[in-house]
Amino acid sequence: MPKANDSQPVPAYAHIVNTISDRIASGAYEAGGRLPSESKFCAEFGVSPMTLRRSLNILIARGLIVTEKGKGTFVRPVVLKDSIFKLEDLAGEFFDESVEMRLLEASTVGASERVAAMLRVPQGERVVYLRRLALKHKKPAMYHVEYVLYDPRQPLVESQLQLTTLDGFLETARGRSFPRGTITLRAVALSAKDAEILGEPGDSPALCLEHVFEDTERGPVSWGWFLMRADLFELRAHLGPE
Amino acid sequence: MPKANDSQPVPAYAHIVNTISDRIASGAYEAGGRLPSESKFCAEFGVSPMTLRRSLNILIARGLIVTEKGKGTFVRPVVLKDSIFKLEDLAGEFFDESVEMRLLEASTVGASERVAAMLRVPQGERVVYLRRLALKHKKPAMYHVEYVLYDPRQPLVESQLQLTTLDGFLETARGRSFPRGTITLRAVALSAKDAEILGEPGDSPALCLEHVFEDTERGPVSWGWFLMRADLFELRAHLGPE
DNA sequence: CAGTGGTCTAGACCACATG
DNA sequence: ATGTGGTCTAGACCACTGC
Repeated sequence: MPKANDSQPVPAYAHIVNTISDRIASGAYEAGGRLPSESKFCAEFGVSPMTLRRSLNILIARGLIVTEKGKGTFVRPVVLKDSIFKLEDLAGEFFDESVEMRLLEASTVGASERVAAMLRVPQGERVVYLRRLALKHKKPAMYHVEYVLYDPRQPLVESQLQLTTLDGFLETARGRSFPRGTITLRAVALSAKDAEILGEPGDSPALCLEHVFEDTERGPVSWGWFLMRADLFELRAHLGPE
Repeated sequence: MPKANDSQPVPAYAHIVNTISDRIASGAYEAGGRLPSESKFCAEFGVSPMTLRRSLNILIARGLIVTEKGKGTFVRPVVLKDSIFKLEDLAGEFFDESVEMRLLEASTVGASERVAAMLRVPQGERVVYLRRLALKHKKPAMYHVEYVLYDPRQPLVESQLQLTTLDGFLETARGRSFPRGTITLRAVALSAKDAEILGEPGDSPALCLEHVFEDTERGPVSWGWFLMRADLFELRAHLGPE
């Protein structure tokens, strides 16, 4: 009855999120301070409790506010450990037209002790072995090594090779998708061999992104890592509103 | 009318999230496959559309499902670039009783060209200079350097020194909280000087966590970085349900 | 057209905190 | 007892898709 909903491209809950977020950013609501109660907000924005609550839940998820039952809602002070690094951001900055993907090797090898342990297969078992190099402006930037479970019934290698096209290099990392994975990020010094491939001096620092993908019941299906030149890759996080 | 709500510690929307999440994890809903419609779900779980929607929104935020207007809801295949690294996890693993914090230096210095640029003050301006060392099991593990805007009116140094107590080292990183910050994570090779402080050979790899905190109107207020031994620090992300 | 996702209401009820 | 956060309903309306 109140009024026809104006088919806004921006839904009410999103508008409220933006408004409150801006107020926190501008200092209108001070850090640690108390916000108006939910009923006050409902009155101000002219929405029902459900809609207002939805907005608050989003702000809570973003870490901008905290709520305490019976007491009120407060601006949550920003804290260093809140930092969140998204691999997507890194990939987004890196991948553009200047990037070329090169397949260095695609073969099957007998699993070494280490590989056998990671993929949970008997030592010496045949596994797919892949090595790729990403060049940016014609210069080596990222080196990728991967071991994949070998299944003679399926054209695994085939789906792997498609990834040379850069589409979905970091995007799917598998032709088929898997339900689980564990990713580890660390700093390393490049071995002489790896340094040569990347055109860097030996012992140069690099970011290492190790990945293990698992099937629902079979366990580990793929193990590999990306070596990224330290001067080209960094992860960035932003704290606070906006 | 339907029935008394059984004061469950687990709200209905959370239970639905868990249930659907488990089904995806177990493969009951296949990757990329279509889920039952919202009305079917409402019938199955005996909740209203709003509640069911809330659950779906959470699953969307977690990246487990995607929705397409007019078509349906689908299991979202897991993708490498979805990886999210939380500094909180790293801090949680590292900080325990075996960690000791040591203040190496707290003084004021004239801002170098670099420092002046980062804090946007005239070169030579007095700024607070802090150096700290975190030891784990009596061995150096993390080295922290920080420059802070010097405000004679406020006991900035005082609030800094409190951080030696480890409580809120990564936790608040500031005595007072600031609304904004930018954090950058990269791999570096330790300089001879830094390597000595950390008890490592020169050129050893390390994770560098650089941070800039900003006030609402003043701009940058603090600039610094953590150097973390590569053998002690790594960030881990998990893909998929659970 | 019917089915699907997506937003929203105007209440209701509960648990907790404060005086 | 009052005010706070927190969950939920039973509908409604809209936009989009596909037949």
